[in-house]
Amino acid sequence: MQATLKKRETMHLLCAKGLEVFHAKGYYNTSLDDILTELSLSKGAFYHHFKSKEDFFISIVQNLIVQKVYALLIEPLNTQENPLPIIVESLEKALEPSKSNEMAYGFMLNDFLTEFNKRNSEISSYLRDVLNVWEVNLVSVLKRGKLDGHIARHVDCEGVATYIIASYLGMRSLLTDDSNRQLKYQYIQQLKQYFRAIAEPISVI
Amino acid sequence: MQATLKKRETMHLLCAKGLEVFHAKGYYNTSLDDILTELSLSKGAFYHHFKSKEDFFISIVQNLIVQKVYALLIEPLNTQENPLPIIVESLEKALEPSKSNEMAYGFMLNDFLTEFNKRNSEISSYLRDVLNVWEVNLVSVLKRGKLDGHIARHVDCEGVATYIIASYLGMRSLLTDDSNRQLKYQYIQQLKQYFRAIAEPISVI
DNA sequence: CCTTAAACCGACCGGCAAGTCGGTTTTGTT
DNA sequence: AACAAAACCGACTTGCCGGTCGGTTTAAGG
Repeated sequence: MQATLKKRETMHLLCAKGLEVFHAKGYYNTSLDDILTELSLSKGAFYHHFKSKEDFFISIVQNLIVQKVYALLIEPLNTQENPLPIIVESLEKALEPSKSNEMAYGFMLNDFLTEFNKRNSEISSYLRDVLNVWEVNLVSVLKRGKLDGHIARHVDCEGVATYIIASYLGMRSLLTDDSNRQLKYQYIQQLKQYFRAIAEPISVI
Repeated sequence: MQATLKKRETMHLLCAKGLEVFHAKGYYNTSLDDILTELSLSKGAFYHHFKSKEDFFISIVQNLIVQKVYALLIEPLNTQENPLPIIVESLEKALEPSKSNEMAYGFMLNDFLTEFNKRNSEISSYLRDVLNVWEVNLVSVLKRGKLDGHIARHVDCEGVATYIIASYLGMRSLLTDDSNRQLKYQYIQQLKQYFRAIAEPISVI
């Protein structure tokens, strides 16, 4: 049983460092050795645990990235309050740069999505799955908001969810790694503006 | 003088086909031979006209991509009407799939931007320049809209421009090549919704 | 200890793609 | 026609990187 623990430990080390480096430099621009030398591990160790670079990345998506999306973007939605401010808050937090000693991932779905879009349809579809989960959760929380009278009845919740996701992904491509406070501020302000248009009190045609 | 013409012609052939293939498969996933064999040209021809693959792509950005951004996203803004519907219309058109026999580029800034963001800062900055031009034009047309009474006075035009660009770039990552009518429709609808919030008549706090 | 299997090592292979370069063809000029 | 210069050819070099594989180390159980 200790053997299993060792295996898990090494695999987790590899995945964590892998995500870090892939995110920093891009998947195709990162060689396995880039990751392995940082961990003082060898090709042999790697291929003992993963059957290919692709398989490795899929592990990362399904373990680490899914987790992060849940933690940053989905679980915060689980309250009974007005959904709109909650969504704003979750996005604001997701755009935050590294907090204290934690990993500085921020969020990376858009980078990976674009990188794989025309290169590797299998990985692409795994990433899309993650987005879909987010979308489904957004839609359901918006619909609840409608029932609770926080959101106008005429609103198309699926459309709103799509628009939120699109603007968020787009922001991620505009932001370079040097956290640009100005851009973030503008984005959050306009998101609020947009939300005013779909909130209950305003019922223009 | 004919020599110059021949040179221009070949360079233009290369750039046009280059943009087509780079856009379809991604810059790093396209080898020069992919482009050259389609044109029945050789490495020699290529390196006679361009000093590197990178130099080649910068030419493409500065000639073709800039042109397209102007044609699709900037020139349509040059009217004296209410800017908001004009902007909607330009974005709608820019998301259109290939029209008749014309190149099916649609628009590709986001793909390239993300691809180069962490790989090649020089090309990145050229692409950002293009975005900036778009942004500047959006801002100025929005400000005019404010003066003309189409847009509420309290609106932050720079923020609106950023938000428009972000949501547009994000949409481009959500859309796969098979044109997804549903997504496009949702996007345009929500953009209109957002614009209602910044239009003059509605002056909530 | 001894055995055995999992974990790990690292030299090597094979394929790909950017860039080079000596040579050939095309084109324009006199 | 003769010549030069521009345009073009394509085999070759070079370096990178994913993946392989035979061998070595580590560690748990008997």
